[in-house]
Amino acid sequence: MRPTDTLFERVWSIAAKVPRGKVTTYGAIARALGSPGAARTVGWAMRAAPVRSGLPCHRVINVTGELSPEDTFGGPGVQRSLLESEGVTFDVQGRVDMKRHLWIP
DNA sequence: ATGGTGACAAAGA
DNA sequence: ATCTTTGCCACCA
Repeated sequence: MRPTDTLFERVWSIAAKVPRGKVTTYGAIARALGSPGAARTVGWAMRAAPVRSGLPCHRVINVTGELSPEDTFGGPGVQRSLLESEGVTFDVQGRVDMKRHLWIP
């Protein structure tokens, strides 16, 4: 495959494949890329992900089911609303139900 | 080339 | 069960 210049591009490529109503974790993506220890880098890629690319970065969360900082998407509870809109369920603690919506590339 | 940084992950108390 | 600390990797200046 076309060796992407940076791991970022690869991350975005996978993030774009996450089906609607599902979520994935940074570690899962990092593993799919062949760098299981690059979970942090994946998160960084999401942060640097251009919104105009239409990347569903709100579907990418950490393995604990916790969402990214509220102000990351422009407002508190925005990411959660987006996921709920897609049919993602949350538990009482406000975490995503991984058992139900965890999707791995 | 080196240093600093970060939307993580796992282990220990 | 929760909170804190450590380790890892890749990008930017």
